[in-house]
Order: sequence, then structure tokens, then C-alpha cells
Amino acid sequence: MLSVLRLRLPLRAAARPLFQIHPIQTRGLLTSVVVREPAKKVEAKATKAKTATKAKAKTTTKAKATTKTKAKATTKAKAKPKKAAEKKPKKKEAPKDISRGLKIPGQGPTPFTHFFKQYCAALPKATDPTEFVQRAKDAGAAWRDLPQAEKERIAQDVLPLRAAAREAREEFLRGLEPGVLFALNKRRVLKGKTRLHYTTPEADRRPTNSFVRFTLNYRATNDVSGKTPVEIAKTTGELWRGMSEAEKAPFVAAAQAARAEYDAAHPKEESA
DNA sequence: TATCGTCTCGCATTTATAGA
DNA sequence: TCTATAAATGCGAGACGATA
Repeated sequence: MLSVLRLRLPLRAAARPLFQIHPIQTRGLLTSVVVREPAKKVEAKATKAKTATKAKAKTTTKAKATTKTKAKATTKAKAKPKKAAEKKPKKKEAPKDISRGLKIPGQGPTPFTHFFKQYCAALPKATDPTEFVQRAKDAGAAWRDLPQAEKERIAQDVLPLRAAAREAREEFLRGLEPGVLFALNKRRVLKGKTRLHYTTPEADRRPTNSFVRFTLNYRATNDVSGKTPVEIAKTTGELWRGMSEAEKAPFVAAAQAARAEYDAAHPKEESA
């Protein structure tokens, strides 16, 4: 478990730079640098880290003490442990990356790449990278010169190819054994790439919870134009916390009913 | 390495909950 | 214990695709 935690933290750190300029802020008058993590969370994390450091310091002192005692004991037992010393600890085999070597179906050609393919096919193969780069530049210029109607025709040609590719990709991701997508994404994050997702079919989606139901109701019954989703979420969160159990009841009941329906449709496999 | 169009992902925020 | 996911939305970043 600890090793999992140790692995996860740097991963998250790598995936999320500490600062970012949030698009909503940049759209307004002020351009500010926003810390991604909410202050509360950061504080909580810092406290956790402090406690962890303290605990670590304690254990280190303890460990040092035990080492000393051990050292004393070893002087007496020096003759014996040769065999033990020879015994090299078995090298722990690294866990196999179950996601390695997977060929993830792509998203299909874009109009330009489709055009580029045809453009290249009409010419003899480029013999060196310089020639190839020049060809790409020429193709770009040719694409820009193309009449809009022609571009649209190519875009239409490409539509079924992209739809088929998207379908194949979704099917591939959905068909992955449990844990494979997780491992795949772990590697992608390490490489600085984005994670892969798939759209859960509507029938398989988890039911919306009571709070989300309340938020939807709030949106439907209040004028929220001009408010950002973040502002709405803050408002509804505050309102929700201030609501009595009786006020929450209809949303909770609806959520429970939806949950029951979902559970009935998705019976859990009994563990052997 | 180059080109450009398309589109996914992440982010902001909330709570509840399932699963790793 | 941590993460992802349900919902909303709109923008920016960057992956992807096709080719030698």
C-alpha cells in the first residue's frame, strides 16, 4: 500500500504543474496565476506531510537505536553469518507492465491528412528527410490554395473513416481487461501525455447522486445565465450544506431510487 | 522533421459513492 | 486512502493522423 502511495504522489505531481493560468481568469479583466489545488486541500496536504515527516523522524531515531543494538550483537555472531551473507536477496522481479505493446486504434484521418496522403501518392517517394519536409510544406501551401468547396468535399469523404475509427477505438478501450487502461494511463502520464478515456455507454453510466440532482434542479429553476459552472457549483454546494435533511429528502430519494435501478440492472459478481 | 484540421482532455467547483 | 465519476460549460493545450 505504501509503495502505491509513494508511486502515486510523484505521478500526480508530474501530471499537474503547480501553477497554471486558468482560462476563466484570463477571460476577465484580471489575469492571475492560480494554484490548482484548493487552499484547503493544500493545507491539509501540508499538515499531512508534516505529520509524516515527524513520524519518519521518529522511526529513523528508532531505527538508528536498533542498528546500534544490532551492531553489538553482530560482533558476537561474526563467525556464523557467512552463508547468510553469500545468499543474495532474490532480485524482486519488476511487475510486468500489462499495457505494454498495445496498439491503440487511432482517430482516423483528418481532411488534411487524407489530402496529404493523396498528395504524396501522386509523387515519387521522398529519398531524404529534407525532401520530405519540403514536400510537407508544399502540401500545406497546396491545401491553403484549395477552394473551400473542395476542402468540404474531402471533409465529407473523411467522415465515415473517422466515425469507424472512433467506434473501433471506443470498442478497444472498453474491451480492455481490468487494470490495463489504468496501467496504460500511468505510463502515458509519466511520459507527459494525456490519459485515455472512453465514453461510458448511457445505459452503463452510474446514476447521478443527490447533490448533482439538486444542482440540476437549481439550474433549471434559477437564472444562471452569466454565471460560470464554478460559481454555480460553489453556490449549490453552500446551499446544500445549509439544507435540512427534509429539504434534501426528495433529491436523496430520487438518487436512491436511481441507484437501486442501476444496481438491479448491474448485479455485482459474487466473489468466490 | 513538416504541414493543418479535428477533437479529446484537463481545468475550475461541488457531494456522494464505488472501486482500486 | 486515494481516485474516478456522475452534471454543467467553455477555453486552451496538445495529441493525433498521414507521409518518407
